[in-house]
Amino acid sequence: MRKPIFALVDCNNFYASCERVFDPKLAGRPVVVLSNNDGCVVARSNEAKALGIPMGIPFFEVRQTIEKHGVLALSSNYTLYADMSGRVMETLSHFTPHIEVYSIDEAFLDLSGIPEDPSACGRRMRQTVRQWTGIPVSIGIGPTKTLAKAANKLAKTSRKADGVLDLTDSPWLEEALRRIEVRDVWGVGRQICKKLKAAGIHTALDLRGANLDWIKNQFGVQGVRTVSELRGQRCYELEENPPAKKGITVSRGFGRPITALVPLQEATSLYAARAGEKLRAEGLAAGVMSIFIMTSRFAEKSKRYLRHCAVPFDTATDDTQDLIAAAVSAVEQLYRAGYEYKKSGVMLLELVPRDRAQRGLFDSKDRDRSRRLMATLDQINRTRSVGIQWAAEGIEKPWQTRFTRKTPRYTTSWADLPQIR
DNA sequence: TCTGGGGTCCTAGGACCC
DNA sequence: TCTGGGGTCCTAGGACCC
Repeated sequence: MRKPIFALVDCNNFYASCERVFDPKLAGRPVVVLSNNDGCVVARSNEAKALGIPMGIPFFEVRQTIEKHGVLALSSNYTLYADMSGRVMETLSHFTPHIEVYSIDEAFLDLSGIPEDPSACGRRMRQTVRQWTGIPVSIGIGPTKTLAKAANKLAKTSRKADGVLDLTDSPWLEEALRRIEVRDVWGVGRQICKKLKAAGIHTALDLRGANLDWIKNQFGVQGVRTVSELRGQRCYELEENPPAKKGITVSRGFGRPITALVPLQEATSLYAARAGEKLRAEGLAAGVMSIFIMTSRFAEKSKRYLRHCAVPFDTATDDTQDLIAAAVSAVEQLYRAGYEYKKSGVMLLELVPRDRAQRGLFDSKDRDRSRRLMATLDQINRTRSVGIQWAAEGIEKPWQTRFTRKTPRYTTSWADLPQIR
């Protein structure tokens, strides 16, 4: 098999660029796009970046800067971004069928089957995407995905690269890696970065030269893969046919805290319907639905509250009515004490292919898993209902298994929890 | 007191990505 | 006052089976 040549095509400031396509007056002006409820900055034009507005910052923290410099702050429009993403991906597929859509604004391509020089091909892609969709992209090329990512990083910032950089067999590879901070390497996050820096590893080049045994010892196989990929040894392939999803979540924060049941039910109904759409689009059916309601993550401890409830389906379903009915009744069970709820959501779990579910083949393994999940939850509810003192982690555990990121570390003691009849 | 070994599955926690 | 949303993978250790 031919060695792949990976290209990473990444849309520049994607959401901000989408907005500009439809409102050319925004060109040259600093623009930021805000998250749900205009809570945080989730995209910035180059002009906004130059003003020092960080990614992900709460809007109220940069309001002054925004007003002072006349930054345009726009609410997000995900329907628009999804549509634009589709157009960009479609354009790229004219160059090669070997494409992995990696996120809403990124795709990996394998250029090895294209006779043209990869760099020249990259320039043509860049120009074509710009022409056909109005979206500016940067392209990094390399023998591994990690190196393509690294090349992309420099393609964005280097004037000389002008949006396209090929590091395959490049005499500049070392110099390029020297210029990339270790925290910008694909696979290096906050925690790993901290440890690397403590060990004197500051750049991608340092990381490439790190002792592999030490890396394995400190960071496990993922670390070894990252370093190997920096050395040009391929650990990740192009995934043209991504595996089926393992869970689907739809959740939103409310603009302001709510205390009534009806709006909670209205919101979760909508999420259930939306989750159903996603489910059908993936050709899946759900064996279990989990619903949660919670207070603000930032509330003081005594005012925090989080509960969730899992509902098993006899037969895995993708039917909107089933999903909504389950969500509405579950929320009612969860809604007990007069807390100020800030967020709710619906998760679909134990996903199986729709055709199998329709034939009633929700097999023993699926059933076993669902039963176990339910048993865990039952136990918690039993414990609560008889008023036995239970550890704070009791309620957290089933939650944490499903929400590993940004897990609310609620330390509510049992005494703080509302009574259950 | 001595008290196998290997395989699989699952959970909980910790990291990462966009 | 205001603080996004949605994913994946890896590992250690325990339960359980033969």
